[in-house]
Order: sequence, then structure tokens, then C-alpha cells
Amino acid sequence: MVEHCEPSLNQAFAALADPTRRWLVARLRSRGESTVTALAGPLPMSLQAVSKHLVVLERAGLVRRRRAGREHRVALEGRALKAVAEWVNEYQRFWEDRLDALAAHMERQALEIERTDPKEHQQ
Amino acid sequence: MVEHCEPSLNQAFAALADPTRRWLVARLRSRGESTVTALAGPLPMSLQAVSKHLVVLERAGLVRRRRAGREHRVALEGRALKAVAEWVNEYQRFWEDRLDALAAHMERQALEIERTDPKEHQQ
DNA sequence: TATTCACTCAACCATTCGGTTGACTATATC
DNA sequence: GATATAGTCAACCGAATGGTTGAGTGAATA
Repeated sequence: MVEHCEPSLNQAFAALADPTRRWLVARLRSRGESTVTALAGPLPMSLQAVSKHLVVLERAGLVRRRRAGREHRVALEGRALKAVAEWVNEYQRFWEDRLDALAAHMERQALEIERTDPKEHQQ
Repeated sequence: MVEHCEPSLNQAFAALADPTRRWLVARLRSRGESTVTALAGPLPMSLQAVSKHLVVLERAGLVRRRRAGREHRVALEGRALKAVAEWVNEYQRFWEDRLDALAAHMERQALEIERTDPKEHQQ
């Protein structure tokens, strides 16, 4: 849109926004490479739905697959995850330095005011 | 869905999947607290559209607003960003430890072999 | 060869998303 | 009080999402 529009980040964030897909990613992390049916097993949806989720993850670069006979082996792919982490980690200071503590303090103060003088702050 | 479905993460990732919203977040980081109209200024869309984007960011906990007279001051909120970073950083080893280096090495080696002895490795 | 197995493709459906325009509310200013 | 300013709310629209079912493809197996 206005420059900051790296399409890969769009796809990666969008892919990770779905809990089923995050579960798939987590599963691949904890148990390593897997097949589509094995991944679909515990999930309360059709195999086709899982397959579609994997396509989304693959297009986002979060996962890669290779055919092995009649089954597709799916594995985690680091690069897109790295890009996401790098983007997010740029904002580290917003939760770990004193600005955060200050904000927390101001919030507490605001709540205090609300509690003591509700008429001026209702809603 | 299967337990790993923290709704806040859903909303945060979904919010960050849109380039306009990432731009808003970046803007708030670089220039600090701002009003809705000021944020909307450079963006090629209506004020209402920007307002809706800010609602999404707010519901995701990425941003907070406070009224100041007739204008709404919007600022970055660290917590949701922190949650996202924490989730993503769990996957650090998938791009930074020796498995990655090994993969890169093998890839380089494969290319090298291809280049020096193409007949034995033609796809 | 016939059949099962692993998986994708295609069509469909309801819901959500990102944008628009128009009307409204509330604060500031003349 | 009249008017401009800052912003939301509501209705609408087209496109994308997340799921379904049914059919098709290609590899393993009997």
C-alpha cells in the first residue's frame, strides 16, 4: 500500500492467524516432518480442509512438502518464520522498557480516577 | 479448536496480516501517539476505513486510544505485541541453529555438484 | 489387474474482510 | 447559537476465508 507492504509478511501473518494452522505449525515443531493424513488425524475436520490449510502455510513459506511415493511429507520451513520474528522483534522496546511501565502506571491511575469519580468517565 | 486456540493471538496475527495496519503500527512506533485523522492523512483511503482498521488493532490489543476533547489519541500497546513475539520466538531454532546451517550447507553442496557434474544430477 | 490408500481438485456455501458512502454525535470555535 | 472539526455508526458491496462434499489422480498392495 504505502511501501511497508511485503507480501510475504501478509501471507505469513494471515496464515498464523488461524488456530488450526498454528496447531499444525506447533505439531510440526514438536514431532517433526509428517504426512497430511497424520496431521489431519487429531483435527475435527475433513482431510481436504487440512490439505487446504497446508497449502496456505506452504504459500506463506512456513512449511515445505516433498512427495515420497503416494504420501506428502510436510515439514517446518524457517525462513518465513524468521521474517515474522524480525518484524515483530523491532517492537521489543514497547513491552520491555520503561515506556511500558509508565503506560501501566498511567492506566492504573486512569482506573483509579474512574473508580473514584464514575460520572465523568462512564462507558 | 484443539486447545492451542488463544483468541488474542488469533486477533493479533490477523490484525498484523494487513499492510495498512502494519503501516499504522509502524507509524505509531516511529512517531508516537497520534490522532485518527493524522494517521489517515497519508493513507489512500477514507477516514472511516482507517477508523475501522484502528478498531481491529484495538480489539487485538495492539493499540489503545484515549479521548482528548474531540480527538482520539491512539498509541501503541505492548502486550499483544509481546504475546505474538513470544509465540514466534519459540520457533527460533528453526532458523538459527545448526540444523539451518546444515541445510544451507547441503543446498550449497548440491548446487556445486550440479554445476560441476550436471549429467549425474539432471532432475 | 483390481483395489485400496494418500492426496488434490472443483464446486458450493455461509461468514468475514476491506473498502465505500451517508448520516449521526460530540467538541471546539466564531 | 451557528458552524466547522474529529470521529463513529450503519448499510452496502465485491472478494476472500474456512469449511463441506464429490470426483479424480497416482502410488502401493492384494
